[in-house]
Amino acid sequence: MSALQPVRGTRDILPEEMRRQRAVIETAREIAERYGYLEMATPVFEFTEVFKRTLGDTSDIVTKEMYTFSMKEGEQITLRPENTAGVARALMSGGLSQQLPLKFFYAGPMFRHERPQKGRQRQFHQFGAELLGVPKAQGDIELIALGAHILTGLGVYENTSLELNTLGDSDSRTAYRAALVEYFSEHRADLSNDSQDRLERNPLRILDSKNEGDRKIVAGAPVFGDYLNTESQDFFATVKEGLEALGIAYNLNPRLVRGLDYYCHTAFEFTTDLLGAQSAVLAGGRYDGLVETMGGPSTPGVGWAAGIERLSMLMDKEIPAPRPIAVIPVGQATEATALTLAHTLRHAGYGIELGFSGNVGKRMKRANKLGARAAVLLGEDELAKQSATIRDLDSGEQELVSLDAVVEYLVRYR
RNA sequence: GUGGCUGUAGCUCAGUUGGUUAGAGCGCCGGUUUGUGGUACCGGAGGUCGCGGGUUCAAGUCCCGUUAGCCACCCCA
Repeated sequence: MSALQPVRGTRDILPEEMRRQRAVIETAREIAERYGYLEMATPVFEFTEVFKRTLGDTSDIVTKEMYTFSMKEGEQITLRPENTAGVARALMSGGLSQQLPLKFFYAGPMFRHERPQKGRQRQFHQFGAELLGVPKAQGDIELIALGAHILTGLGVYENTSLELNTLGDSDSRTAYRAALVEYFSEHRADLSNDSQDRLERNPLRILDSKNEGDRKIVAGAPVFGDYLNTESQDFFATVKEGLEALGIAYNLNPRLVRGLDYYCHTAFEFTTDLLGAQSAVLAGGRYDGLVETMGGPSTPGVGWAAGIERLSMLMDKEIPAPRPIAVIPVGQATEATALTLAHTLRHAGYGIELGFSGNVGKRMKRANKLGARAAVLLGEDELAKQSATIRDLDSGEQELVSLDAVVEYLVRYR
């Protein structure tokens, strides 16, 4: 371990990658606002209890992935591993439940102490959307449509597929879970160690096991469809019809389950096969029980979160840096004029690069390396005529322009 | 947390059966061109061979540990 290297699972986001991530966020932000969602932010850390109660004491995230700290006062706080719990907490803290329905979106860093691999870091960033106070399937449809729209806006929709499932309401889920536990308990000895563990903690997860032996047993397991009550079936049917009406294709995937306890009804995941094992890029579902679990008023909710790094990796295009205009003084005598000219141009809205040192050749080189669109050369000859030489760095053509006219002349390079 | 692969200049990599001053391309800096960039030519800087032990007359090359990355499991965005 060296103090000079970043902590495992973290990395610096340098300008090139930053531009991509910013493009992801800004595209998502713009589209979310079209759907009436408003941006908000919750703190990066919360009382540990917030996550423990909502994610469930047995989830992997709570049992082994949280960054938890003890404060001097004896309080336990945790860096957020996801943002839905924080939004739900904010709903109660701020008395916002008087204003339902509410549509929020957020973007920011999340922290999970997992083993890093491609598309998975310990500090990563999510963009998410939450719809609170809407119990109807129309909410689920809108949210999935929003997710699909953002993926389209990023140009990655074609590289993803939408996996869809229902977890039913709590009655259906309880009945199904009981049936699963009974079935798997009979085959307990033949299950993998992981799945024996799942049997205790989250039996639905066994359905999603990649272990071959497990899969054979899963093949004979009870099917959720048989345990869905009429209400749950109708709800799911409405979601599917809505997606079809919007032309959003989906694959029914009965093995798609959620690791987080508060999900019910719709569960969905936009996945890709371009990121190795970390295939989910935007995933979520309905969580009608969440707010109540936290001790708030019964409040239905639907939401999803997307991995910003994963989306950035999927977008293969380079985002070019903005092209500045270089202001270059030629000789000591013109530096003062260059400084004020740069100042004026910046206030007029131009991106100006004013070198700090070097002769004309060096400054031109630097301007070129930065991708400058044009260079404004200020020498004593020009100064005598109250003018500047403006060189187009793409064509190589240059022209003498009066200092009063520079702001207007440069409009062509906007 | 488990298993496998990898770690040589800023980047991508080459380094024969362990053997004298560790190489290339790109990038960087300088020069040809001290009022004009991109191309070309010339020159230069830059390496505790991830880190720590060990074996050996001798280790970038072999062994052990450790750390980081990657891949899979797990989990998930």
